[in-house]
Amino acid sequence: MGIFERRDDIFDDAMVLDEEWQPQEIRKRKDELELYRQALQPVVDNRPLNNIFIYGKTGTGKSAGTRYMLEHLESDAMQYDDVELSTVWVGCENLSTSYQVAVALVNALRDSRTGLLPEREKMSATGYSQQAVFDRLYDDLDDVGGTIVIVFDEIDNIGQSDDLLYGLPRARANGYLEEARPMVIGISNEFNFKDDLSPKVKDTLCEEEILFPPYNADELTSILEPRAEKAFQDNVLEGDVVRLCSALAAQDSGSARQAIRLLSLAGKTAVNNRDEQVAPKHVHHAKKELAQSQVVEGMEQLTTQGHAVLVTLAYYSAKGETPVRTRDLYQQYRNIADEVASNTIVERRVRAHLSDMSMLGLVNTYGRNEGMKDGRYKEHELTVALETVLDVLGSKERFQGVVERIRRVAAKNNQLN
DNA sequence: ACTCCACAGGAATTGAGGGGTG
DNA sequence: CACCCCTCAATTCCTGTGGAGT
Repeated sequence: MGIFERRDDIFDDAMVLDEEWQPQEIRKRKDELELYRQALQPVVDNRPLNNIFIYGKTGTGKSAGTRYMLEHLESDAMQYDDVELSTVWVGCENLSTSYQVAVALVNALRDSRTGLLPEREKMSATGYSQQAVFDRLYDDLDDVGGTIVIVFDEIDNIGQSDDLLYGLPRARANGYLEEARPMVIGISNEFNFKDDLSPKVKDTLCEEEILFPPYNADELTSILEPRAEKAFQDNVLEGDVVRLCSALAAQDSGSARQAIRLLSLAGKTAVNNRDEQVAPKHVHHAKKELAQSQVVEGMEQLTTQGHAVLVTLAYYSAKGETPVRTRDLYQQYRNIADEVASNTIVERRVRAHLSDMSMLGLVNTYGRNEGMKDGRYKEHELTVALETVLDVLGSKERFQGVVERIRRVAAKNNQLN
């Protein structure tokens, strides 16, 4: 018997479950897309452009819908000689300021004109003054000329740093642009992002607003079904697997992305188990695994000091003294950080880390108040299994020692399972 | 109704670390 | 090389606050 053996594949075309895959048709978003079409109409009519603001939670079809509309817009606009149209897409997922977005936009414009790549020739993300970046951006836009539809995906990452959103729509009126007519489409996951913007930006960016609501279970099912059909061989999906994925995703987030991931991962799980059919148990397994991997990812992204705070909390958890008061946690943190990090941070900063981790869903925080006796304070505990935290942190060299000791403490107190 | 505990968390500032131009 | 730019964790300083005790 070899190590490898041929397996019958239950997948047919697994690509359709891939993150990258673009459906031909956007399902269940008829009304939203009609509004979108109306908002884009002025491009074809060569009339004054309105900026568009799209919002809705992740996986509600905002990006897919936008891609779809732009594709059609581009091909349909070709019919008219007097419509000169280009589109640029800027994903802002790792960009936290207007400055960075402007640089990314400059690079995206270059990419779209000269073809992809040369990392060397890209504008670097720091070093210039903001004005220098904007000047270059306006120059490049003018070089392209015509109507330029600029999409900022996940624009809410920039927070209140909205200089670009202020400047871009006004650039023409202010004489920075001669040839180009820019139009901005902002896509946001945050409903309240709008409120963070300064009022003058708000009413220019949000001339047209379209809301993409979460999908319900039925809608998810009808999105999933055609994909499931293509992705898997016939009769591989047991019973209501698709419905189950839809229901779980609808319950949680109403996100099509989540539903698709569930189905995809359930399929892979079945393959790994050498099962011939994808069953509900595979879906449930997939759900756990997805949740877990999100948590792990969140933990990985923390800084060293964040890890130090987390490991301190893990220590209390191992002792079974788990909702810990910030004050006590901080005392212990100082001992631990002294050992694993080159310095210790101030209490205020530890509170900030705890609050970040609470946002990430790694930590639960309860507010308590005992009046004149003990005042107002907070208590914290892990939301994640202690096991998981120790596994992730234990893989970092500098934490190995502490994690080992915490494991022993936990064993003594029976806190691991 | 008022007091007063013991923090929570906002705002402004700093400094190291990425990088730029000439 | 001298001098300037943006970013982000960390620090400093501070005002805000919910309810037990009076």
